[in-house]
Amino acid sequence: MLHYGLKFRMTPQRQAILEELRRLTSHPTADQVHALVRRRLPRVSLGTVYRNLEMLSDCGLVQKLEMGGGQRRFDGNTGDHYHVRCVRCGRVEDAPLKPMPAIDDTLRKVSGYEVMGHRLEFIGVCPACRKEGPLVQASQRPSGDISV
Amino acid sequence: MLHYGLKFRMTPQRQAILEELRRLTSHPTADQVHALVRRRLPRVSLGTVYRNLEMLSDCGLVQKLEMGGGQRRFDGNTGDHYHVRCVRCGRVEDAPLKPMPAIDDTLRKVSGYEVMGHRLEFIGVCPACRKEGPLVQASQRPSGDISV
DNA sequence: TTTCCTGCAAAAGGTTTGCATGAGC
DNA sequence: GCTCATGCAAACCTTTTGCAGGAAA
Repeated sequence: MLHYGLKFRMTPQRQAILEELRRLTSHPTADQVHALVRRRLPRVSLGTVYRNLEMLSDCGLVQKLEMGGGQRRFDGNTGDHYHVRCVRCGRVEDAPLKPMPAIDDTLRKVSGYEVMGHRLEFIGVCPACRKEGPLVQASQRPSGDISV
Repeated sequence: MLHYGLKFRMTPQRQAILEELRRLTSHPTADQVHALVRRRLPRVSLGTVYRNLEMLSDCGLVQKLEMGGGQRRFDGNTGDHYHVRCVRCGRVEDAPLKPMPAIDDTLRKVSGYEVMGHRLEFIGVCPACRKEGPLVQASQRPSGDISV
């Protein structure tokens, strides 16, 4: 986590990254953001995307999600909310549940930790994948396409 | 996730990895496990440690933790429980809270997902780090030593 | 003309894999 | 002998970084 100054320029690249992220309710990985932004600015590099995602999340304009399942994801919704991940297709959506700030206090009391927050991630099978059959067990491959 | 057959041999390496993991209440990373096992079996390779951790977690003998903060961690306690991570020293401990299986049902009802479970991770500052001063903000570096 | 950003390419860090060898049924 | 497991090294994937050039204030 670098220390970003208070001044920065809203470059076209940065703008495009932010807009794409806000337009989506999905939670794209850095390379998905890269692919999306390239549709508008074909010469953007992956490095720039990473730098800007980092910077925007340091500024609190987007949220960085460290979830299970490998790659980091990014969320244009900076409000407090939880996520569900489909183990079959890899999709990550917002979980329609109210946040529970009170459990932070509970933990604080019993642990001696100064609790700053928590992260809650559900795993399951999304409605679309449920239709495709109840048990596929092996070889469920997260789709790598850009249908974000 | 590979498909491991029903038969496997309890080799000295595998045994040692499992024992170290069960001995600890901390949640070591793969290279920490490697270092620990090497004290008993100096020639064990990192590759073997990774292969065995993967295999043991597929068999349900240990738990693989995909948490924020970079590296994957491993837990010899396969029971259902939550974790707290100290943002200052990087330590990961069990959170002394009762699991809440009921929220899976809640989400199932409102989302259409088949919910298999959830993962809850708290972030905060551990008692030891709290003593060291309230706000260090920048340059808090997770200690990389083997004091697991 | 200084500062902030970019594209490109290389490096870094963690994890996985191929391969020849070795141990256990 | 067949299978499973190992050590080693190379490959892999995601993310970070160095650097020279470019745009904005």
